[in-house]
Amino acid sequence: MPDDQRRTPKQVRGQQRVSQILDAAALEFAEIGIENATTNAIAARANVPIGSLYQFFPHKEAILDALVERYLTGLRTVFENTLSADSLPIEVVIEQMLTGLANFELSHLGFSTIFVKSETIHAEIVQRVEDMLTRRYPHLTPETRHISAAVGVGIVKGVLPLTAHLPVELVLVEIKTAILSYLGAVLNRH
Amino acid sequence: MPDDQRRTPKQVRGQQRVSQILDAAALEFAEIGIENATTNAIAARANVPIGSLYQFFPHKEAILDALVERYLTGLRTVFENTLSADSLPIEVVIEQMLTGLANFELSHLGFSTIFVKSETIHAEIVQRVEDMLTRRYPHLTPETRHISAAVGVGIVKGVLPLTAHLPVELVLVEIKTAILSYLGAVLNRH
Amino acid sequence: MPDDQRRTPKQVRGQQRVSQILDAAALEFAEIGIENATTNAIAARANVPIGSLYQFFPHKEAILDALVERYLTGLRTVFENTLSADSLPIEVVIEQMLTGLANFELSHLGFSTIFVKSETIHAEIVQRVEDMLTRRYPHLTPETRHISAAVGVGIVKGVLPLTAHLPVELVLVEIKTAILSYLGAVLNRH
Amino acid sequence: MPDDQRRTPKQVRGQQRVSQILDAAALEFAEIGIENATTNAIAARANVPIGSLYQFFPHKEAILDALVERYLTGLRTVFENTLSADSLPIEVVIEQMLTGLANFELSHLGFSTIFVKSETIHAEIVQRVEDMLTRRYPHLTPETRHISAAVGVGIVKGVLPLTAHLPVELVLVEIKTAILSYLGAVLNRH
DNA sequence: AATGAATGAGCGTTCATTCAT
DNA sequence: AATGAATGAACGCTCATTCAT
Repeated sequence: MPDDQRRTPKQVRGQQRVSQILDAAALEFAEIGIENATTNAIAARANVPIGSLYQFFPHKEAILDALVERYLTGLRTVFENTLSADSLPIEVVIEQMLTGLANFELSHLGFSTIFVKSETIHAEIVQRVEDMLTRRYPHLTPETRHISAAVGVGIVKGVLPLTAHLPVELVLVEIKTAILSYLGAVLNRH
Repeated sequence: MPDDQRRTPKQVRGQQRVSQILDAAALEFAEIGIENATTNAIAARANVPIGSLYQFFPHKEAILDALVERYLTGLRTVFENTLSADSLPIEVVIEQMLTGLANFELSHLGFSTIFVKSETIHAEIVQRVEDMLTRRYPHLTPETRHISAAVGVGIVKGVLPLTAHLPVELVLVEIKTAILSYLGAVLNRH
Repeated sequence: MPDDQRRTPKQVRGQQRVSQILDAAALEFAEIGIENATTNAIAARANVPIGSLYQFFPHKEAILDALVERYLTGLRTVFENTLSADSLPIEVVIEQMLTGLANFELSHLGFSTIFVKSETIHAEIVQRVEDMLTRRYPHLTPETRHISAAVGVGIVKGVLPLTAHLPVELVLVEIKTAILSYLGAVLNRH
Repeated sequence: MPDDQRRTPKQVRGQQRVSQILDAAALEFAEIGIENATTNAIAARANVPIGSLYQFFPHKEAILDALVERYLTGLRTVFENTLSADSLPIEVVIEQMLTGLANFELSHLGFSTIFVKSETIHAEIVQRVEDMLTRRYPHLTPETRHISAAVGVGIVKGVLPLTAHLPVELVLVEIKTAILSYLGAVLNRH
């Protein structure tokens, strides 16, 4: 359909460019660090003139923010597909969520670098996990649920980088073990 | 030997200056981040001319390396005083080591900022913990011991930053809970 | 002629757009300064696409030139209505011209900003005043008439900015006083 | 004296560089306008690396401020040598001050460009003239003295640029004529 | 003719590092 | 050995202008 080809509207072009820039930024951040990445290098990597980059992002930090936002959007789908399954055993839910995160990294190269540094992503995940705990363990105090969720997310953030030296599957098993045993200890304690 | 006496003060001066620079760098890194810290600001904070700083450190990264080295030296004492107590129950050892780390931060302000980012410190601690596990649980495979140690250190690194929002004592208790329950699960598994 | 009718609206559109751009530019220049004004901001303020702006004006400076030209056209009416009244006393003519200029600013917001900076406007006004002096004081040398006219215009340009801190009416009275007393001195001298 | 040559202290070097930069900036401002002048061009013109320029001036505006300050310092000498001579006739004082200003431009190329644009210089000169008027014409109201001083300075600022097309001496005579006749009219009025 | 997304040279500024003293 | 003024490559960002649609 020639119509389809011509249609390619400006908005789509714009979104494509934003996407290119974000992809390039994620890789650049992951490779040389967020602070060391330069807007010029990101633009070059994205094959986008620096002026165009600044048409979409007012400043460097906005690129990071947009990347976080993009990840958050994707992550929400992961959460909804996993954490909400209140009828499944907790081990299964945790496992599925971790698998979801692992797949997310595969389809969003560079994600884990930002995940480990973003307070926003951290807070969002903690909140989701807290909600899940609230539904499953209503007898726990809100404080306990909050800290348990925060510790769980902390474990993921701390252990995930081991994938740099160890097989992903192995690391995921250990994270699952760590989280479930920690949760068991918490439930035991209260 | 008058010669020796004359030279010694200079060496002492030099060591003092290195120490001042490292102290200043640690605080600067902790306050504004490693990437944002400038060598000029570190020198100024240390009350040392920038030229002198470059007599001791060939470039900025060398300051970070020296800081890591210094922390490593201090940490080894902590390890020796805690991890080597093979006759004490594992829970006590873990607790003492965590307490040792917490005290280390108090006497070495800025330590945790570098701890969380240094691969070298990470590797050293993993090794020490591995050794401890080897002595205590010789039936575990080397691989299991290695990954368990790495996960344990990962848990500390991931959960420790919660101290930004939660009381240190509380966070330490959770880290201890997480590590011990994880270790229990691992031992149970094998 | 249908053709003519069809074309006319376009020309009218074009003129309207030029006018909008010029209005917007005058305000922008006055508000943030000629150098700080951007063509994109002028176009946006004029509600005209930037591409259209560049159809009418080859570059930024051309906008300023056109603005000057427009002011010149308007000013000529002021001159004709005031400076040509050779039968009226000089004081009345000067007063009327200054009042004419003041009203011109009111109906052409931003005029004075350009007036003070434009060599072209300066030259035109000097010429008109010179002509007036030639008719009134033919015994003066052309050199004297030229410099007197130039000084008169200089006084207006130098004193007018005082309106930023003082009431317009007061400033106008002082300009009139200064010009008339200066002219008196010149006539006295020759 | 070799001693003298070696002495050349850092402070002197620094002052020399500041001076070079200021000289270069004044010429650059005069030639292409304050807004069009770039810090890199100023540094190049001053034969000073851009980094050095920024060691003395935190930002571009500071260069302008320093230039204004430097002019103000020089101008104060002019004022003290001229405006304070209360026993001399006003015409002589005005003439001497204008001559002083003219000489100042000759020894400070680029001065008039900044003079015409600096609110600070304007305010300082107005104040000095006001003080002079206060001593000479105590019966005038403060308001009258203020506006008369402001108009006088305005006349200088408006007429001085005529030197671009006319001989300096001629212009100075006209400024003097304009100011004195204006002052006469004011005194007559009150 | 009309549009506005696209472009990139060039700006102001920083800071790791050097080297004359 | 000690100093700190000097250096300039490189950064984040702007905006006059173009040109594909």
